[in-house]
Amino acid sequence: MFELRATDQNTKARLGRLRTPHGVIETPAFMPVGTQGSVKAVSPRELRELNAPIILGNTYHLFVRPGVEVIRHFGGLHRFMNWDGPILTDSGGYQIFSLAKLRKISDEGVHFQNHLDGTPTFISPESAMEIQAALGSDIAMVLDECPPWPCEYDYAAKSAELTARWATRCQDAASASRRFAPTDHRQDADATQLVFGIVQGATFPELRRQSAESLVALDFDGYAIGGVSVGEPEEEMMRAVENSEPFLPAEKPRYAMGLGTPPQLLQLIARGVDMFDCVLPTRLARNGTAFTAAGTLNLKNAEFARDEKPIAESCACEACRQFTRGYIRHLIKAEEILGLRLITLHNLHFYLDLMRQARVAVEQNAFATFRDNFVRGYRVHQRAD
RNA sequence: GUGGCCAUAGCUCAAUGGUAGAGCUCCAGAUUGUGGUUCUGGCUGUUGCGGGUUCGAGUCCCGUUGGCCACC
Repeated sequence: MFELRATDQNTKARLGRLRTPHGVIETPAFMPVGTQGSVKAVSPRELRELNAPIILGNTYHLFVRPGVEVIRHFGGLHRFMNWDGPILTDSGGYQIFSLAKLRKISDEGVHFQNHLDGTPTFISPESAMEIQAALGSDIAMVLDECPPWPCEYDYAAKSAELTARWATRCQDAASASRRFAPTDHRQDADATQLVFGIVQGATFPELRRQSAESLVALDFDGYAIGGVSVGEPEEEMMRAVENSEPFLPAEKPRYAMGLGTPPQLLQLIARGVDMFDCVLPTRLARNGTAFTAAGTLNLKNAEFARDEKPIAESCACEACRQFTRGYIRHLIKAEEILGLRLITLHNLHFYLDLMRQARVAVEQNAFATFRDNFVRGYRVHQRAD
């Protein structure tokens, strides 16, 4: 299922190929986030043109709306949203963090008061896997508890133990429910839904290690590093990854959940991570921020009002080929939908192209240089040039 | 022509005679397994104009200009 094709000489960067029912994913890979069955502002055709290798969906959000039965009616999430590439579904574990005020955790699972109308909504390790099987995603995530930062040791330890118990139940439930998966337009009839475990343990090295080892014993198809991007400083985040990765098997893909900024992605690839998802390119786009190799541009800033240049001079995306910074700034200020669409297309192009360059660099055994050059040229807040 | 009401930040409006404020706009910042949500800062005033009363006037008095309404 996962083929490790090369490892960089000077870093832990890896080149890989992950086989799923709806296609092969070249890693390192970035996965655009499409929580509610849509990568916000972008059509599946555009995602294909951007060469998005795989997108995300969310179990909790799709469960509360439109509901599993509706998606089952349409023959699974791929047919429902007309996307025939791979989909990874997050289990709802992150909503334990992001919707902390609306949920209660027990050993059985999580009780949410759903964020739309307050209806009691229960998700257990078993139901999370059943829902993901019904959605027909290519990669299903186990249900995990994502604790906040900062987090006391005692709580982090209990939480990681709960996540470990849930992982066992998810593994059992997955093998039972996989046969219910929709067949739809999958390209690879022999491939079945993959299931990834999630390493937790907050910022504590021994908990990270225990968590990783207990998951590896269950032999998942891949391993995610979770509990990051929950408010911790960047150094803590890097340490959490460094404290998890050594205990994961080299022949399985590693996925850092919810990350990150462009420099962070390269630093994480150098630490042996293969897959990423992050809302930054799409969310910041809707607030007027564009990514470039030189750093981010806040296109709402007045300095861009008469700027005739494209967002990025050498960029091949639709926005940069056709429109000026000044025009896109106007669209964002005027709250025209085209503006956030164009920046979203640009930002996704930027992230996906960065991964393509990273793969080339690993292949050429020059990843460290590539990373260093990029990080040096990248400034958090780029002014107009 | 007579009477009444009104005039405060770019806009819409607050402010017992006691340090002139809010919302929006504008200018910035935050956002990491998604709320186009939200949050956090910042700039802006001869209180239409001229007098007067008062320790002190956006507020009270007189005049004046402009707008709106009613009635000849």
